[in-house]
Amino acid sequence: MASEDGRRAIPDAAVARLPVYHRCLLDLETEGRVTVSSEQLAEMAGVNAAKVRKDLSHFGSYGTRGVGYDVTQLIIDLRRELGLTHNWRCVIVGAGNLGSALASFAGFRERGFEVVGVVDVDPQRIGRQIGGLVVGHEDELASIVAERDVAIGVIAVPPAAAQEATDRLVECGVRSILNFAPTVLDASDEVQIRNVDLAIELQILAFHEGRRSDDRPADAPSPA
Amino acid sequence: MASEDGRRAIPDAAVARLPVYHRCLLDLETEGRVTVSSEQLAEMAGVNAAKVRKDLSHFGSYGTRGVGYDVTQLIIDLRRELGLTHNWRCVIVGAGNLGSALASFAGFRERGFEVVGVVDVDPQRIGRQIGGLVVGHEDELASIVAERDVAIGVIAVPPAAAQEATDRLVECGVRSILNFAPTVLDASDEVQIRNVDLAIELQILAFHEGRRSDDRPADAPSPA
DNA sequence: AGCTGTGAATGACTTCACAGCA
DNA sequence: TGCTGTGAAGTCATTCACAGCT
Repeated sequence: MASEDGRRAIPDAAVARLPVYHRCLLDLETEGRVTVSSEQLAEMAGVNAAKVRKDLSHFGSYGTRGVGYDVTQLIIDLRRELGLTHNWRCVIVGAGNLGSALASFAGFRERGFEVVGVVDVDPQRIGRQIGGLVVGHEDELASIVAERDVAIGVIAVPPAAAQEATDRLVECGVRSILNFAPTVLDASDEVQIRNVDLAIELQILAFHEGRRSDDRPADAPSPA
Repeated sequence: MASEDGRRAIPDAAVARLPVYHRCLLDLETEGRVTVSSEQLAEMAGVNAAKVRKDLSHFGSYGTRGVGYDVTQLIIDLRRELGLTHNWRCVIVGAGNLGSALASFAGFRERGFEVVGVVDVDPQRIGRQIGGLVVGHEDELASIVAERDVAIGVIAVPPAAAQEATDRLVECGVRSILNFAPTVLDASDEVQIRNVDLAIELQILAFHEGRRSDDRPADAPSPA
């Protein structure tokens, strides 16, 4: 996108892969591996070797020719590049099934993201304890964001409430939002929004699944 | 050039957007709208108008020049194209926080995906009721897939168990898998796998967030 | 006039292929 | 020798711009 000048620009497609490499490298480190070639890393990450090398070259990684990359050093570089040198604090808006699952999801904390607040509007949910946190009222959002230094907001409310949740987060100064509501959100260009629509992922699978059985007989599941 | 095989080929990038259009059209239909222009639909979907037109043209949609697309007809075409003319049955492997949330996630059923089974290996979880289903033992997978005509498997187990879960699903004949475990899965090319790594989504946000403050105070060390 | 459908132009990303270093 | 780093070539996707229908 319109990355301002200043630092080298890394293509979006490459950025999306860096976390995968990071994850693979952590596994390698656990196994005690000291170096890794682009080919080995590619195999683990499910991409090809040239892509790995180019992706890493975007931020001036230095492998050793004839040997490969130093696992520990590459982890350090990736951590710095991905901004994982400190924990990022997140707040979750919406304490339904999904919000609750996200709040207690161990995978976040392990990878440097700490959920420091969960809010909802439903009195039934406010006060309940989820993943070590007490669900707060949505009106507390501003104070939670300010006091706990929140950088990322996660939207896990029904679609009809998602835009309002976004507006509130933005008002509170949050500029990075992960949206799980199946709706397109409006916000200033300053605000980064990533959408994860779980049903869309299934629809994409269904699309391909449906295509391969053009020739298949009466095998398709019958209507519910 | 387009591969001149049996059916029309739709670019992957376009396929990923069709469900978004579908979702927007459902909203339009609810509002009682009869027609929609590519520009209006683009605005709702958060893309540009030329893209909408090209995407729809891939499967021979027919809008009316001077007027736009017939909302109801376009929904029908998209449903057919996306294979949403019947419900898809899904089984979830892993009944932890995430698996449980997915099993009771209303958004799936609304969009044509029915969760017909949830299994786990943990005796503590087996027998529990989640979203109207009783959690089964993982050994029941084969019978659930066969008897309930499951087409899609959802993996919501810890990374260390994900490959085994995949192998089991594939053995049972499942050829479309949605993987929430943060690990790259191995399977034959026949099997389609889509990965959703929630922590990666946050990492991508963090990357951009970290970039916009080059002049960050105490956090970013400046390496040579 | 208004808006779609689409070739052609542009841009982004991927892969190739090889020079050059350890 | 083995493997990285990278220009150049190739592939895929997006956007432009306009002919052509209603």
